[in-house]
Amino acid sequence: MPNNNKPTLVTMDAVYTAPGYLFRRMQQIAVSIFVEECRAFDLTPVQYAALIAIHTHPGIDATRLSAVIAFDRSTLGNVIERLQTKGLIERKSDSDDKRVKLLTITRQGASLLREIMPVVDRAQARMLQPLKPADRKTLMALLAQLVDLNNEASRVPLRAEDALEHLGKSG
Amino acid sequence: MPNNNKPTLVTMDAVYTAPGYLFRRMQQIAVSIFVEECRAFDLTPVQYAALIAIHTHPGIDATRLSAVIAFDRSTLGNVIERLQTKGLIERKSDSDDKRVKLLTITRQGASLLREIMPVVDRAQARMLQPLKPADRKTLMALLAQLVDLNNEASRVPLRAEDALEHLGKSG
DNA sequence: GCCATATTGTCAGTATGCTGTCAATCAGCG
DNA sequence: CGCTGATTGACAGCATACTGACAATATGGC
Repeated sequence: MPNNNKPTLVTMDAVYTAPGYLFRRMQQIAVSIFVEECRAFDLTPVQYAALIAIHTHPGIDATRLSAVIAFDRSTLGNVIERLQTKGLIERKSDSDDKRVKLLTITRQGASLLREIMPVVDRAQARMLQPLKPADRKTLMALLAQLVDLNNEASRVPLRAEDALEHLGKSG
Repeated sequence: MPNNNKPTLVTMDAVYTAPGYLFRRMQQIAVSIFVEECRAFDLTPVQYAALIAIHTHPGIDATRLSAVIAFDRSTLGNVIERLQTKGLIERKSDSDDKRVKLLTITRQGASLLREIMPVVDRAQARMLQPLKPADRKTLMALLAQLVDLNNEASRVPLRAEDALEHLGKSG
């Protein structure tokens, strides 16, 4: 918490100890580790999450995909386009609704997913590795809790359930 | 930690429970809260950190600034330009070294800083508010520890000491 | 003083992220 | 059926971020 009882004395603690700054730093570090570990696959963290979600929810549309992984819809358009260009997913508008474009993973995408998942797991483990095992669990538990409780504070709150329900694929 | 003992069963847990995903979500939420609280000041989290650092290290150059707040040098160029356009900082190349451009905060910048700091503190507090006070401390302590231990993993490691030393302003 | 090397700021290119807008389309209501 | 309002995908514009490159400049060894 920044020390604010002396407004005229501004130190870098106002930055270094701020939660927001630590969240940003950690995000930068996490992305850096992810990209380094997965360099051979040329897949970013966002693309990975989208690919997993499309694999898990075949025939999902972009709007619902954005709710399932809590990414902005505007951003997601470009991500989808890149995944499509790489041949990892397909976009078909065979629905009754002529607006939506349904997303499915290709064989190539599923194959890449199988290969990259253990590598991603290694990257995820590396992010927490400097901490003692008990501290890793504590940190992840508190962070998961905080993210969940703050869910509505972001522009695109996570709506994990929506996808399956609206597609009528049993609850 | 993702459950990887069944490669053929891919669930969204591979995303939702991944540290990297939680770090990203938390960052999005933190920025969202910051921007919302500080809307009246038209200042982003990055611009705020840069402004604090320039205020704390008058006459710092862009490269050392990037080390002090651990932001990418390329990115920082645009940030500096925006702060300058807003009249919050000044850039002068009065050094012996014709390459460097020294940064100083303007009266207007210092004034804005005084006004925004308590608002930023409120935003920072709001990010952690859903947690119990004890849990907030635990989370911040572990995160600060993890960021510090992972410092070298990012492209621009934090070098908090560099600035003062290289400017010859006592150790 | 000269030259190999390093540093500084800048830029182009790519990839998230957000805000706001838009046309096309759909759904519901009268 | 026709109008209103909501939804969908797309886009423009701005702001981080990173990679890699570049010219100008500085520094060290000789």
